[in-house]
Amino acid sequence: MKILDYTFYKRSTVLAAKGLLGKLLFHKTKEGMASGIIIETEAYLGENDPASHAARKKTPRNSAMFEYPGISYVYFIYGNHYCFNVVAHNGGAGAVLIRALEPYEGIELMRKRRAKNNLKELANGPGKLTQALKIEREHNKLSLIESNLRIYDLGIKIKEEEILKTSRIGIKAGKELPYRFFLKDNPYVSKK
DNA sequence: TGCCTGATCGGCT
DNA sequence: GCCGATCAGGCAC
Repeated sequence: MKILDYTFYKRSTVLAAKGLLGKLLFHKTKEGMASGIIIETEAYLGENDPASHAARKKTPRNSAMFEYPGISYVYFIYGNHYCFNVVAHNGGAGAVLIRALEPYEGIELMRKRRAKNNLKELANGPGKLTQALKIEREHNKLSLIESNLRIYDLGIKIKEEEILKTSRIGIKAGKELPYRFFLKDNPYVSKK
């Protein structure tokens, strides 16, 4: 089991979004560790993607998307929730939104944080998985290679035909772009 | 300085 | 299926 290195993130955002399926998102805190297998992602590109925070100018909020690949981009949304993204691009800007996890380790801790018992309800949505893994504002712009927030390669091989693609969820502009990717028949996807 | 809106969730009908 | 919670960033004035 090895940590993904910079070369994984320094390539097209769409390829990284597909490549992250089957990888393990891991977070260690004082409470303990928790992790889950990434089973649903969305790609958000730079200036030519109207749905992306990076479609406009660099600001304090979206600045992570313009920085070097392999760091986190965490933002607060709807007054209630955090969303976790992985910065991945080949120059310019871009990030991959992690939309759902299959719980792997630290399941009791996730149950406690989520106040839910059902395994399927622990991390089957972008706001849910940040709550389950305790990813918050302070975890913005962390190195996913050198911090306690990491992504591992478990050696799971995903075949092209196991990846389904649709338009992205919850956006207004850019609905025609097929940048949402998830694993076929996986019971932990956020929406059908 | 003020207003508007969002890459969501969960509870209620 | 619909709607309210809740707040900070971004932009208009």
